[in-house]
Amino acid sequence: MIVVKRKIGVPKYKQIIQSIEQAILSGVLQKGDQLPSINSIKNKHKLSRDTVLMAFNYLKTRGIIQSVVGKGYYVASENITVTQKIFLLFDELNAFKEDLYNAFLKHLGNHIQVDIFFHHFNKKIFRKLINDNSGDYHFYVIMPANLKNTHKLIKNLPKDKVYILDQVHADLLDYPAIYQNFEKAIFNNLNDVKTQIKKYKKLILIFDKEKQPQGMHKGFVEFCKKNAIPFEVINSAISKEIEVGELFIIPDDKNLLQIIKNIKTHNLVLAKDVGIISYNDALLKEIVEGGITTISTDFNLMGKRLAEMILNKEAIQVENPNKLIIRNSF
Amino acid sequence: MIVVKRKIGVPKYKQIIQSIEQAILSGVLQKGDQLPSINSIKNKHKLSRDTVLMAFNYLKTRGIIQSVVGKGYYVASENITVTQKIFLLFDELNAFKEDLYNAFLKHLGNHIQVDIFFHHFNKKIFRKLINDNSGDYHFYVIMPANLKNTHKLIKNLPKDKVYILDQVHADLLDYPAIYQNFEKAIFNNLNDVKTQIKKYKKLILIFDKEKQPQGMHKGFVEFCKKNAIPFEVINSAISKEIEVGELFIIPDDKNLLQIIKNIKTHNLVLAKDVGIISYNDALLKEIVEGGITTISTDFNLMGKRLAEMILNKEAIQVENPNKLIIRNSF
DNA sequence: TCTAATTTGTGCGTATGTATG
DNA sequence: GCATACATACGCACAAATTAG
Repeated sequence: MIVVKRKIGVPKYKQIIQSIEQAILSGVLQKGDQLPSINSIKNKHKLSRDTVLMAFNYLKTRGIIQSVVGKGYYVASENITVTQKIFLLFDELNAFKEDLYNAFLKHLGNHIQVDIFFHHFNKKIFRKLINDNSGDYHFYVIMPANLKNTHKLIKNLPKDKVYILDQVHADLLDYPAIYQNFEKAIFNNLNDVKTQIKKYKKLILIFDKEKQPQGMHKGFVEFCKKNAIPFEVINSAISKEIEVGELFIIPDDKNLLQIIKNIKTHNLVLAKDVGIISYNDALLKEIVEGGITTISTDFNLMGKRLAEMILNKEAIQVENPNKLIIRNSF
Repeated sequence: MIVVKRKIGVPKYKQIIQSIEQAILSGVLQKGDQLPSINSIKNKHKLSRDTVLMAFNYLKTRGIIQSVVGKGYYVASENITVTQKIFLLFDELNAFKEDLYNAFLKHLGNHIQVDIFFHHFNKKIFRKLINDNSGDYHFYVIMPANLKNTHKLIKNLPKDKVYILDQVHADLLDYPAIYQNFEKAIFNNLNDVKTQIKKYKKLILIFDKEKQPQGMHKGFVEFCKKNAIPFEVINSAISKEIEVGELFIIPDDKNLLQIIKNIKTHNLVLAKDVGIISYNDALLKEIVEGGITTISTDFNLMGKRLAEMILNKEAIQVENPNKLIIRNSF
């Protein structure tokens, strides 16, 4: 089945790969079939064990075969058109991942397969997903979100194949990454409109420390202190009694809805009595209440740049820009 | 009772463990029952004595079975938490999958792992995902969306482990399912408010036949014809010139945004000059333009019922209710 | 329970040819 | 001509899992 010739130009390990691909295409090998063992191939064709292993590892990362220690290698997929596989670990499924994911897929091209996973801010799940899928992918794109000390969980992955997404903690500075600078984003964007902000008596950040990034909190406090503006940080909108003169910074859309409904029931006027700046732009924010002012990164661009970084093997840390989309909510 | 196959990747001793766990889960084996002797299993399945012993020792250390010297092995506990894996195949990633997915996860409990895949309305990807993951999961939840003739692609999956989600085509009537009846939903919900609808001159459905379900189109046409209301079906809002007296049915939120912006630039008044009924409720629709009237299924309920069906092994087809959420947009 | 055989997984060292600057 | 990096190929040793007798 496997043919390895003393052929100039074609490396032996590639000949093994081609032989196996051919066998799958022709139906000689089908899904579930066991491949000859590494040792048997090495002996039969007088090759080094490493040469055979190189071929098998390549087919494994493409998802065409899989291995079981103590048993052998098995055909896992008959689709040999997928040339690369990417492991994509998100925190949770939510609306603005859509743009990011779609842009990422679009710019990767169709011969690359992306498998999505979610860690739900749970370190055990994070660890399990990394361990279970280690070695099975060409690239690992990881969104650590708020999880700290993830370095020791991913340090066994090949370093040049790992990309960090959205948040880069101190222990992850060695990895290529595309991230948001939340601290800078909130500080600078608020700073750009500080004259308008100063007409409010108090700034309130609605901050869930389980889900929102630390930098957001830091940048907010920094801005308020530097400009001597009274501020408060609360963790939910639910029990909040709104008062005239408050400006809300709202990262989460459920809280945004809550606050807007509160404003209406108290017969307050948005952008006059109370202000709102929201986080992460979404389709309908453009028209909600005449337009919600939003600080947001460009998730489309983020997906596109991530794809480019992987395709061009750029091992750099890139900051994805945040901008303030000024509408009428403050 | 015990099944040992030439199965890819699964060691024989683990197959024995799985067989016994399954027998206990299904009630074939109950507490106090005696297991077949090691020798009888070894003879029947032509295994080494140690292979069987390894499986029994594993179950013994977990406290599921206990041994009595000179007599045999007995079931000691029916409390086994098998970590089950579910294959969840969606069409694409979008906002309202969030509720569905989160409710599904929540009601399944912690010991069940759900892996998400997307077929992007592409039959080749659909086929590949099914083939590659066949045999690797305890349950398969499949959202065929608009893809036709998917039966022949999934017929090799074990029938009692497949659940159909959201749309059930004619060839899938044998499978347990939780689905929306789009035809009925649109017809009945429009019918309930037909007196209000009749103040409009014309109904327009913005319908992308690649993504939206056929039944939606059918129910819409049916309603218009039955009530002798002029209607039109267009595939996008982009080149639409809005006229006074039109009522739009809009399944896609990008088109919704487009239409609302158009209404504003033409200085028309929503719910007076032009009406809107949208599809699939989302967080901010409650407050957009004073509230967008929406026909929507309850995705939370859908996820919850799906989890229940799987946990309770209910092999039924359930219609997930649609309702009209009347707000102020028509 | 012990021993043995087979298989994959991993790390280290070495050698050769080729491309690059 | 020389230094360097990289891909390819070989050999050896040991660990861990699987299975058999």
